[in-house]
Parts: sequence; structure tokens; C-alpha cells
Amino acid sequence: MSRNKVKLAWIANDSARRTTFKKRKKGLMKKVSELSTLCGVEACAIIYGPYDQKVPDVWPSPSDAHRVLTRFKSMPEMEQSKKMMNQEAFLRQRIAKTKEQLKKQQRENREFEITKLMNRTLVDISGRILQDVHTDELKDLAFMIEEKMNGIQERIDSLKSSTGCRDGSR
Amino acid sequence: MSRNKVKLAWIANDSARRTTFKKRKKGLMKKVSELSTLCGVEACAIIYGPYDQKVPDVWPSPSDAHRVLTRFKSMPEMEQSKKMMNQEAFLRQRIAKTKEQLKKQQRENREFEITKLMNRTLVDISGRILQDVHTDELKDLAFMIEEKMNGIQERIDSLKSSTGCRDGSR
DNA sequence: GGCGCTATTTATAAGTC
DNA sequence: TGACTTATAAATAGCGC
Repeated sequence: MSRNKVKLAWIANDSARRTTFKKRKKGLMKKVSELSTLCGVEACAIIYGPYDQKVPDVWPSPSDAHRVLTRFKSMPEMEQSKKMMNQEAFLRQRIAKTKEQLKKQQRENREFEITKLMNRTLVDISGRILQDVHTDELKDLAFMIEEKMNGIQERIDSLKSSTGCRDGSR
Repeated sequence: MSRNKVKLAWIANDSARRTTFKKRKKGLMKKVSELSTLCGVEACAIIYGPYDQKVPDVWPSPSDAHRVLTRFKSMPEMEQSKKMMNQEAFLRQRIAKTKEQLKKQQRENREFEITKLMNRTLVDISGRILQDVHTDELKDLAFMIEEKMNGIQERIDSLKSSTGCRDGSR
């Protein structure tokens, strides 16, 4: 598009092609971002490099995310939420929300299950203790408890050794 | 870009925004197709219209999509999946994976924490029982246990009433 | 709202270092 | 290879119909 008009065909020369690729890719990304900003739409470009690069170039990129945010901030609230419901931003937000929700549920669940189990255990044990405390009973109870503890210890050990990661938050 | 330099910001005027959108979208699509042709790379643009249209404008066009698909099909499996691992599909998969991971961790965590707590509780209680079982001790123990149970029941109740959703898997 | 028409701004192919 | 420069091709904002 400049010193010469260019034929719309595959550029045979390798270095020339690379150069053009780089330049045009940059220009294209800019255009995409501009369109997105000016018109308040979600837009995305995906370009696979000529060399078998693993990751294609895409817009929005992390660095451009800032601009997206700026645009969002300059929109009326209603528009914002409407526009929010789109593509990558939406998906990313979805991921974050899902993670948060699951963590919360996880925390609550844990508490819930723990209290439930502790409750059962304590009811069971206290029932035994309060009803009739005979030596024989106590021996049985002690035996049962030790049995359970052994089982529990084994589970803990196996969990400790087989699981590297315990929780995202730690 | 022409009669006036344009500010890179959301165009408030509705019709002006639509016009610009249409023009720039066309230009963008052209650029994408040129880049693809000139440099022999796969490129793709996805643009969601300003009106909440279900289907975004995309390049390559359906007719060009055929070529892309052909190319994918002619690639070794490994390369395919590598390239496939992109864009939306990638993100969606990402979400699924994250969810799965978190659920797994959640499950393991719960078990771990439960066993840990049960262990502590049982150690505490059995220790008391096994050491010296005197009536006074037992009374104290029974009292303590009842106290704890009350507290626990309260927590359970509050959890039950305040939390609608317990777990994604249920 | 869409189409065509410029005046200008942008993008960019070559060239230079 | 990459960063800059420059002449020129393209894209396009604002108008008028």
C-alpha cells in the first residue's frame, strides 16, 4: 500500500512476507481494538503465525484489556451489563466467578460436613457415655475409637502422600 | 480518519456509531483476508454487532471456511489439536477443567479436613475416657459435650437456613 | 438508513542505517 | 533482525442526496 501497489497474492519472498506479516498484523490488531472501542462491540482477531507458533496472536491481549475496561467504564451502567454478556470478557469473568463460587461453596460445605459429622460422632459417643458407664462398655468404646482412629490415620496419610495440591487458596 | 481526526472513544451518537461500525467492519474484514492471502496464514476475525445479534460477523466467510477445514484435516493429528486448542473452545474447555479440578480438590479437601477434625476430636475424647474415668470427670465431659453440641446445632441450623445451594454436584 | 464523494488521516512497501 | 523514514496506497469521517 505504499511505494507500490501490491498484488493481492501470496508473497513468495520469505523475508518480505515476514515483514509484511508483522506490520499488517500490528495494523490489524489496532483496527480491531479501534472498532471495539469506537463502536462498543466485542471484537476479536485470531492470527496464526506463519511459523508454527503454538499460540496465535489474538486481540484482545492482556495489555489491551485496559482499554476495554476504560470503554466499559465510560458506558452507562445498563449498557455495560448488556455488553458484558459477551465473548472473552464474559468467559473470563465466568471463570473467575465460577472459581469464587466453588471456593465459597467449598468452604461452606466443609464447615457443614464437619459439623454434621462431628455432631453424629459426639451424639454417638456422648450417648454411650451418658447412658451406662460400665467398665466393659468403656473398654469396648475405647477399642472402637482406636480402631476408627487407625483407619482415619491411614486415610490422612494416603491423602497427604497422594495429593500434592490441597486447595487453590493455599 | 478523514475530514476530522477522530477521538478513540465510544461514539455516543447512535447512527454515527452504526455507520462507523459498518464501514470499519468491512475494512477490517478486508484487512484480515488480505493478511491471510498475502502471508499464507490462517486468520480469523469475530465481531459481535452492536445490536444484540446472535451470530457475530466472522471472517473467513463460510465459503472460505471450507478451505480452512480442509487444511486442518490435512494436518497431522497432533498439530490439529495444538491449533484447535485456541480461542473460545480453549476457554470453554478451560472452564470445564477448572470446575472439575475445583470439585476434585473440594472433595479431597472435605475428606481431609473432616478426618483431621474427627481425629482431633476423637483423640481428645478417647484420651479423657481412657485415662481416668471418674464420675466427676464424666459429668464434666458430658456437660462439655452437650455444650459443644448445642453450638454445633446452632451452626448447622444457621447454615441450613442461610445457604440455598450446598454443592454443584447435588 | 443507504450511497457516493472528497479531504484527510492512516497504514504500509520500500529503502536506509 | 529491527528501528526509522518516506512516498504512496487505503481507509474513512463528515457531507449532501
